[in-house]
Amino acid sequence: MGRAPCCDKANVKKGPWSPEEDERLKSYIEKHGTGGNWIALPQKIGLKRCGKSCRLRWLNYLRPNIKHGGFSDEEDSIICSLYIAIGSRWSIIAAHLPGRTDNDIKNHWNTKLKTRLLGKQRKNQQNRRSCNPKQAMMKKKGDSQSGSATNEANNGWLNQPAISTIPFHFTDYASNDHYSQGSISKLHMKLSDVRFPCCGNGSHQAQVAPSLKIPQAIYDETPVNSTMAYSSHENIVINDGSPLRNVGPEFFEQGFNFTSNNSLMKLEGFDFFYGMSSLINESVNVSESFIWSEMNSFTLPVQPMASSYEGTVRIGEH
DNA sequence: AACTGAACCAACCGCCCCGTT
DNA sequence: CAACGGGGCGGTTGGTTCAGT
Repeated sequence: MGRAPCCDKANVKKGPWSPEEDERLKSYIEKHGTGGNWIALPQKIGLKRCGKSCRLRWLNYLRPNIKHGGFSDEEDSIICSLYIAIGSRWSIIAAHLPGRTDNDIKNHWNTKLKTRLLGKQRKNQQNRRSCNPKQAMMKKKGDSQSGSATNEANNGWLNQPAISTIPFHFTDYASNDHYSQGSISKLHMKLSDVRFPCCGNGSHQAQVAPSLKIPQAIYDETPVNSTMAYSSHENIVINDGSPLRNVGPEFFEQGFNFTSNNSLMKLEGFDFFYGMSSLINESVNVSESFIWSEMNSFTLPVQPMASSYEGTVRIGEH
């Protein structure tokens, strides 16, 4: 037995909002607020809309200071790194991007970033690399107000230098099991269906999900400013000697390995970076299997948010 | 000019969480 | 403690636009 619908579906209008509806909803909320009850709101203002629909319209479109389109390179990077860190928790990702809505970010990810990050249809990308009329069109329409005025044919995110810095935010949710391991598992499951262009028949394929796990240690309460180094495959320690939790030998048995370079870690097993790396390393060919040692450095400086954590994970560095 | 497919995005659907009763 | 209901969220759909043929 399903739950009762939140509104009388037969008597609510669906589809695009008219300017009149927008104005009515906007002016009411600006004067009176939502009243804490979206379900009752449409009746109060005489809109034949579902309360949830009103909420969505307000949050995604009418709310002040909403930005649409024109994702900057920095925003793209934040979205990508957060997606890698926490998966498709769009509302959390949106919280890191002022003026952006989860829906907007989700659409942006699904239509642009995912394709790019996961290397989908790399062939298409290569075709478009020299000339991308669609993107040029979108830019004309104001879709891209991004700072990357250089190389219009390429997307700015791809134009990052070989040593690419992506801001990586860890907030309190990252130390919460619900948000870390759980979401990563979810991400993991999703990615298990993804074929990456660089590992189709490469030796790394066996390491791709479902064995992929991200070490809980990364999400644990690593003291601010501490750096991480490994001591052996049995333990990972912070440089102050405190053992990190939940990273045992089984982690390494699943195809993961850490090697040390003073305070830097080479993190193998992050196969899902292959798509990204293939985009960063322009020389990688679709048919080639990917070799970490040939990959340019990829640096993820962990920036503390609020009272958060900081560390550095450098991938592919020797 | 007409058709087709891709890209984009607004909006809906339905599940889950959590506060209230 | 269980049931209920609203809010929040992620997934998905459907309409629109435009480029390519």
